[in-house]
Amino acid sequence: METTRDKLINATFDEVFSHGYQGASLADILAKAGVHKGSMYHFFANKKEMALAAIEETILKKNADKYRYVETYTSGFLEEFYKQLHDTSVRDFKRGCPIANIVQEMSNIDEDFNTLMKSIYGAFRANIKAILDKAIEVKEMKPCDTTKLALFITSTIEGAILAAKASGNAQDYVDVIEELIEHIERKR
Amino acid sequence: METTRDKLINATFDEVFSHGYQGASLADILAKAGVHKGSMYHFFANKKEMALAAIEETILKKNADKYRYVETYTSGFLEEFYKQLHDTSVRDFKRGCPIANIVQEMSNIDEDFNTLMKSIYGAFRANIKAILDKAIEVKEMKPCDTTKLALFITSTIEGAILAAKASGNAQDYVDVIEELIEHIERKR
DNA sequence: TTGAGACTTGACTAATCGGTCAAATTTTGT
DNA sequence: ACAAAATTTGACCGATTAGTCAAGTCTCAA
Repeated sequence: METTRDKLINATFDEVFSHGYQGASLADILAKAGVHKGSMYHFFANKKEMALAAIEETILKKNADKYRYVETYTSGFLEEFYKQLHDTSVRDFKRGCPIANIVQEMSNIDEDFNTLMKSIYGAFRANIKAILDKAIEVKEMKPCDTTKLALFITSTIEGAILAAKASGNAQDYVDVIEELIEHIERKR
Repeated sequence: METTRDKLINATFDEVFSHGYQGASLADILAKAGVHKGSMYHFFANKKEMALAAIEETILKKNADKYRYVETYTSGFLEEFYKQLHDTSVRDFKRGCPIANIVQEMSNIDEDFNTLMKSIYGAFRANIKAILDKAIEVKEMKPCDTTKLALFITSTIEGAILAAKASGNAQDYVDVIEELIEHIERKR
């Protein structure tokens, strides 16, 4: 059952993803959630706290399963990772990447957003690094500076999503990913 | 002499760069510019037209000289490009990249912003492609798909700036650029 | 010198913003 | 059954938003 709080979290994330935090209207969120204002203030102290909760909880939930295979697999780490990268069905090139969007909009404006996004982006990098470390461990890849390579990969992915958003052409994302994989493959 | 219009353009760009378009307050822009509201509406139809003008004019002006060497040089194109990439003094890692910021915030919200940013981001890619084509022409590089490589480079640069903004660590940008140059070097 | 157009001033408007709160209702534990 | 707690309702608030406009000043050409 979707609780009132759930409705608010979902509507807030969607509204913030679409219009940014500053562009997100509380009235629109409430209308979308079908929740009254006073009810919302029962669950959250203010708009900002609700948005921070929506971002953190939604992204954590999304990533919970996404990288599970790193712990369960015993081989084929890179193949699975490449498959993930190529899967455009999980991407929304119109709105872009939720993480990147909020970093861009809020990191230099608000300390609480900055702290949260630093943690989320850091987790993204850590997840990629874990894949690379596993690949090296099972000799699918030569040892290298995985921290740096993970940084490079995350940067390029975010840039690829941005390029597709800017051009309105999903193929741009695919092209960048191809070149990125080529780059990783040279390290095997 | 800085005209009233200049003051408005500069203040608007700075305010939009700092707080985004939606977060930019007209009152703050006017205060920063030292211009009264009615005066502003003499030069611009509304906030949006002023912001679009500020973005286009400021970025065009910035890029006017930046890639001039591509037409004047006869060799050393890649070296000059690498030098540019390494120059962190032109970067503002707190606020990020103005182009990326506005693409992220506005491309999926407003058609006019979308059109403008598509053009600006496209010009960025074209500039990088021109460098690569020149490098190939004078045999500093093996022939390759420069459209695709330019897309990859611009994506990675934007991603690098974002990474530095997210972490608050300029070194992240440097690390990504190093790896990017390594990638380009393999194509020589 | 004078009139016309460019530019400036700042008070004003309507709409929307996030936020408050007391009262009503529903849910829960005993 | 009853009381206490959790939740919901929706009217209301002051502040801020972008935008309007009539009156005033300045510049410059005839």
